[in-house]
Amino acid sequence: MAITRRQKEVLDFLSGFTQRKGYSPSYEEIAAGLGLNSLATVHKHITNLHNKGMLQRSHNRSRSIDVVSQRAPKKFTDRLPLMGRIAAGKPVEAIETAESISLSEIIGSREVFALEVHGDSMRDEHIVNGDYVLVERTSSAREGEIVVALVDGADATLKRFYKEGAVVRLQPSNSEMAPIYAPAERVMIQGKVLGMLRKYA
Amino acid sequence: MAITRRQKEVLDFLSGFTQRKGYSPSYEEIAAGLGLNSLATVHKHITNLHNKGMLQRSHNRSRSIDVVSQRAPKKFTDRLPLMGRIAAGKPVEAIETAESISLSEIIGSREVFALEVHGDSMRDEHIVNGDYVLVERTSSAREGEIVVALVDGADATLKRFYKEGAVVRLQPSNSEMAPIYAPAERVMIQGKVLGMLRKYA
DNA sequence: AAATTGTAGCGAATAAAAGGCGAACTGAGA
DNA sequence: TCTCAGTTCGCCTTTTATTCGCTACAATTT
Repeated sequence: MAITRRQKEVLDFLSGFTQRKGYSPSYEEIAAGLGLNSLATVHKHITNLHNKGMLQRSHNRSRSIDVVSQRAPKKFTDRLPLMGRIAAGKPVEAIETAESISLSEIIGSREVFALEVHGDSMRDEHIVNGDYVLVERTSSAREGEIVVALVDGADATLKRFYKEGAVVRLQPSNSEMAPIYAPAERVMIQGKVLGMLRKYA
Repeated sequence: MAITRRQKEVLDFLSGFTQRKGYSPSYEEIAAGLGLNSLATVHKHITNLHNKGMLQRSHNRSRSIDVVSQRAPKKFTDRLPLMGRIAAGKPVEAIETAESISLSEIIGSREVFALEVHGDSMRDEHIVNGDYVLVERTSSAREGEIVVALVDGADATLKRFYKEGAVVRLQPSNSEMAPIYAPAERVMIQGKVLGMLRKYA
């Protein structure tokens, strides 16, 4: 982002030319189109725009400029178009993009932070090593919610929360692990899980 | 963290100008727009607004102002502080929040859309019914990547992609399901999975 | 009431990008 | 190999941002 006036003119010329002619302009054509007398100036503009990620090009290749995102009033940094369900029986292009999804949908107006999950104690919950859980900072939880909890100020752990009279049961979602039972006053809830984010390499 | 009346006027001018022209104003243009006679005053406003987190800018860079959240009473829409790893042995408050995570980290500058996962064909991959996969629109994939693929223009499915000579193997991540083998020309790749998002009720 | 702090404003001096030039060099394709 | 579009270089001008010292006012704190 952060384009200057002149750079926008260059960009507009590039996309206009490519649109009309079907191929990108040579540096000489760009110079002519912008009223410049030196190809070095054109080159500098192209380099600057490339550094800002506004276009692609190949080294020493003729007419290899490819404007990348010029006319995209919608920035898909946060909100993603929801194209439908997988296995819907149609190519995804065919599906109208009426809906969308975003992090703010999960977060709302709550105070949320992320934690990287370490270990496999939530494997049965399909939360695995390296995933990020999105946690609302709160000190209370309801029956069955996944919480970040401390027992006696020791390790913070990710467990399902159940209240059984005066004691609290913290249930790992891994059948090989045993639940933790503790009196409510020794259990400190730090937050509850609203969502999960995974990043593939 | 409240904005003053004058600061709001500055902010409104900035986003209006950027919206109309496609690039951000210079300090001189801002001064003219607000009836100021000194660029120092403009600079002070910009600095104050930057300190309040209302805009981004680059040092000494022309027209690099980027209004960040103008109409968003919500706290964190995109970027979340990463508080550390779960089971780190400390209360999460104690951990410094040097890092952060966001959707844009996964997306980058690619064209990405979301698909709601239906069914359990990716269960072994810990992607389950109701999850959202974040898909980059692309027509090629590399060995082992999770792709959205169509065979003979039929149902779009989520599978791992393997190339075995002239044929393609589409491997479901569910041990109960059989892989699909098909000649490469009958397989159309619609995108590859960059990440996954889950929302708890 | 006095001192402090933060916002708002001015003009001038300084420094750094951005924009521009011509000339010489380089590499991909014919 | 020859050509020409693209690249690199040194140098210049213009535009733009930054910093400094100063005044004034309003809201808080002491």
